[in-house]
Amino acid sequence: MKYSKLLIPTLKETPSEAEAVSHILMLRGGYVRQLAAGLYVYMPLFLRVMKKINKIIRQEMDSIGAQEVSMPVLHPAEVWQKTGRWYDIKDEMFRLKDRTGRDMCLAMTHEEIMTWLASREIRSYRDLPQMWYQIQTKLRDEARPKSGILRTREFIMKDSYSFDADTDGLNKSYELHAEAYKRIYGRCGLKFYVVESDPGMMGGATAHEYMAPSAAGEDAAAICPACGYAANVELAESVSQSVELADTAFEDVFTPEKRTVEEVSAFLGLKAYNFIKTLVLVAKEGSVLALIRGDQELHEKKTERIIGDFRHARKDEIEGIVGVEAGFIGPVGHKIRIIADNTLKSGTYVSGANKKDYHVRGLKPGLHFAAGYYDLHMAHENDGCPLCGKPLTIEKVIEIGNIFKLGTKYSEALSAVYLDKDGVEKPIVMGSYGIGPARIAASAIEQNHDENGIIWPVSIAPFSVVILPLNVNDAASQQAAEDIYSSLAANSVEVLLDDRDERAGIKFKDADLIGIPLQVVIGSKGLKENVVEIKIRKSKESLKVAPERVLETVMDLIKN
RNA sequence: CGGGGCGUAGCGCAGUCUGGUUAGCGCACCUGCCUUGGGAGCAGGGGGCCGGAGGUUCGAAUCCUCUCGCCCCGACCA
Repeated sequence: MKYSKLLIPTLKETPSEAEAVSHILMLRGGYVRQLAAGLYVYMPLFLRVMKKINKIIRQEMDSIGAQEVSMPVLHPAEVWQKTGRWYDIKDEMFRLKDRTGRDMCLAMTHEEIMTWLASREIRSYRDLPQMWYQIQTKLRDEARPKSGILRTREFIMKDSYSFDADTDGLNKSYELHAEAYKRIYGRCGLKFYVVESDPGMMGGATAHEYMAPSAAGEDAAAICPACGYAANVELAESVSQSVELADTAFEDVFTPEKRTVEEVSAFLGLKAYNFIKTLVLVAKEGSVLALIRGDQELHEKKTERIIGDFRHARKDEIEGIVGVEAGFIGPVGHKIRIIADNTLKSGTYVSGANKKDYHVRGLKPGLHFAAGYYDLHMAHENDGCPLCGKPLTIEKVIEIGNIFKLGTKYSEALSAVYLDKDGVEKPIVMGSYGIGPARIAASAIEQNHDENGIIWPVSIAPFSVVILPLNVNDAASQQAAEDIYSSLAANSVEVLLDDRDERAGIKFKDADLIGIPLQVVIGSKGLKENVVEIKIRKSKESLKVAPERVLETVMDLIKN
């Protein structure tokens, strides 16, 4: 393609609304433009990237036997009502009525519709297993679109669904996806982790997420470099760092107007980890006390798994529940349920004395109070790995894909059943699997850029090579550029010719910014000595070769 | 949905506190000359309902009220 014919509106300055590196570079490189919050126009260059990513995805999905379909993005409400998600999901679903007043919604995902199809077309165990996928638009009325293309209200997703006769079948389909996903991200040039994840509203049992480490990520993963343990911090377990706990006598101490862990620890000359924080929670079952070591935070998701939906007690409720105001609550002598973090099973601590202006020290779990012990704390950097005990690292990550074992939640709700060998009707066992192609692109930029711009992995670059004839007025340069262009194009190399009447500096800056992996630089002086340069964007290496050797050199370089 | 910030030319910004000629700067854009290996130089030029509505005032980008939009933090996130 000729640069002069393409819409590549690069920007010298950074638009003020962008913060994430990938967002800035996509805007500056002319890859995307914003229509409204969470709505983006994909410009020609970006579409080329997306097509390459989608091609890789299709190849890998096809290779595990998945079949591509295409589903509507406008859905009748009934299907969603049958699974209950019409009611469970709130503002995040775009809803509308058609002209007859019938309730409709826009597709947030396609479990319902895929299962609807299965319910109509699958009758027998002989029809199973099946895997169906699509690369289709999803719409979600996000509370907070952000980070450019990373969280948008309309986006494309590769979503696939597996239909099996039993759990063994599901496990096989799940495994096929897990492996295909690794190949996809690997081919896209990404660094990524596979982490255990929380199935959340998908309502399944087992789930994994594929995470690309990046400062722009909204999620965090706990990673053990030693043994490979990897989990979303939403559920990551960890062994708290062990600390010095002084064994003192069990006694009240006067702590006037000292309420927070910070205040009391400063007052008593102790560390935060010497304390037990006592939190009052209000759950469906009633009030619950949650105990957590002073240097840690209560992990709300973990807590929810134990006591169900809950909220923190309001200030004005606390005294009614535990008989003392916030700041002086301790675990001793309450009748309500007490849950405590595993870390607190042993040791000697300070906590509230359940009377105003007093704390108690020398407090020993088991001796002075009883509690149910669970993993309740947020995993921290350098906590011990739950598997091997070595220190964990916490990394910010972008979720680029996920896989869920759904089970029969959707098939039962929508009567997607089959007859087994014995003629018994059974619900189909399902899995669902998603990939965000635009997030792959954004992650690739996050992981591959420098101060000058994007450095695309060759596999997903919009062009493999850009030819830069530096002097448009020099006929020899022009001719050489054209010749090289033709020879590359004839060999199916995706090549961009910067034929614009621009100064050398502008061409270099734009080529670097848009991130084409290889630059063929043609200068009139070099050409007189029968030399052009092949510059490698990533390493900044420059190879001087004769024009007639450009083709083979380039072919060689893009293979690696 | 809670908290914070910002809307002035295509982009980046100043001016707003303390109201007062014709609203300004850099980049981009157009014309000409010049230049051609890292976003050149000179000269000339076009482009603004100062987010919108209402109000205060002799007079509003500037003060007041309402409203819309965008960004950031949090909640939320199949």
